[in-house]
Amino acid sequence: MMPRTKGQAPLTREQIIRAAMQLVDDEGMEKLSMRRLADTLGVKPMTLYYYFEDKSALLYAIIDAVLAECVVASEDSWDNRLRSLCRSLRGVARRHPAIFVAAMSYEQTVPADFAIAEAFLDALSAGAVPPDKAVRGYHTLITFVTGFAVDEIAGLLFTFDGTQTMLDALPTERFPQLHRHRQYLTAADPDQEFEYGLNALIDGIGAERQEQNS
Amino acid sequence: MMPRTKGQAPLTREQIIRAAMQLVDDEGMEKLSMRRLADTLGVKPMTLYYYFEDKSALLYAIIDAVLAECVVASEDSWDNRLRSLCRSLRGVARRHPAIFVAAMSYEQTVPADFAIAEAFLDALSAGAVPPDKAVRGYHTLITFVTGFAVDEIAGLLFTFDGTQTMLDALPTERFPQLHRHRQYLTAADPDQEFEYGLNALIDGIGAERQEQNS
DNA sequence: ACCTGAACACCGTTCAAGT
DNA sequence: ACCTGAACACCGTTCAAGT
Repeated sequence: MMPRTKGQAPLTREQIIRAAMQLVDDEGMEKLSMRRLADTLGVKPMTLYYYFEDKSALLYAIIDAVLAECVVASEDSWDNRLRSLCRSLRGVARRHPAIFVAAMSYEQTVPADFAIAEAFLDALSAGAVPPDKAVRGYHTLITFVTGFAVDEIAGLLFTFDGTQTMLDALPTERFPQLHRHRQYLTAADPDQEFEYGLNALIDGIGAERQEQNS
Repeated sequence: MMPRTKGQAPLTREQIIRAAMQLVDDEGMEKLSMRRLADTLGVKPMTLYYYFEDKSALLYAIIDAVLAECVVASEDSWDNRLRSLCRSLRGVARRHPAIFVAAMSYEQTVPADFAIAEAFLDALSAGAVPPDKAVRGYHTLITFVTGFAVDEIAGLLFTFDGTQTMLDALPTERFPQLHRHRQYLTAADPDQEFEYGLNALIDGIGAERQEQNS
């Protein structure tokens, strides 16, 4: 927007990434263009190419930055660490839904993906879960969290505003079950369901871990 | 590609949707443009606007068509119907990964989303699962399937080709757990894990349903 | 080291028009 | 009813250049 004044400190990759995150959070992924982004930074489009190879390199950096917001606690019991890790990841998805789904569709694995997997395995190891079961536990939990987050974003849990009117508008003959279940669908509290599911899965993992300390 | 010859039958929405699905499956979502799509149909770009309001209306139709590939069996036991429904949905995601993730990031709910939810609730009702537990069962299963499918596509399960070399390339000091678990990570069979998780969840639902027939 | 202008090959879409 | 050309406001990116 504002043109940069003369003796200003040079741009940094971090500034660009932050501005891009802001832009996508506010206006959606399809509004992210090199030209618009440059404009919000008070710079000409080509300047961005000094910091990033191309648009996909910028996207890579944005995705990594967002996933890196997932906080990895390490000062708690193994099961509480898993809980906070999962809640933190869901929080990331809620704060940056557009970037989160982009991360899920992104072909490459970003460094933060490894950091998250490492944190899961670390907590599971701290709980003396043997390696094969730890891998399965990681799969179970990451599937649950990303599925829940994605379904929330996509509206598949029918917990968004306006679900009631949307369900009421459906033809009863074609969707008798949705009609019959509509009060339970709209009554569902996503936070509560998340905690419920999370605890059930962690209990399951706890039940099958070896009880002896490693 | 080929220009349309004179007395040809007019285009249909279905033809356009099929061509668009093909294009996205082959070349990815970012290669879908009205101009390229028109070209593959031997028609000028503006012709498409006779059939679809704009690009997002076309995308809506593509997403609905893909999700509608999810087959809804109705001639089996309630639990087998749930199994086949979940497998079918995962199959859709594997056949059309780019469109599937687009569906998960699409703001609107498409008709096929309702059809799938209806099918889940119908099978659960057939199993005499009471309405509140049926809604929770639907949430649990849809979360599992979409999470699993998305994680497979995003590579978060580390079951894709080249995982071994990718893990070996990671610095051991920063990722000791990934290093320690690498053989179990790469040995995991996604089909088997999907079936395992699916059965566990359906067993759980079966255990809490009321045994009496409604 | 950091930033830019001009140019090229794209893109979605409006509007008025052709058959 | 079905399809189009011309035009407009965009877009990513290359390349050569400015300080």
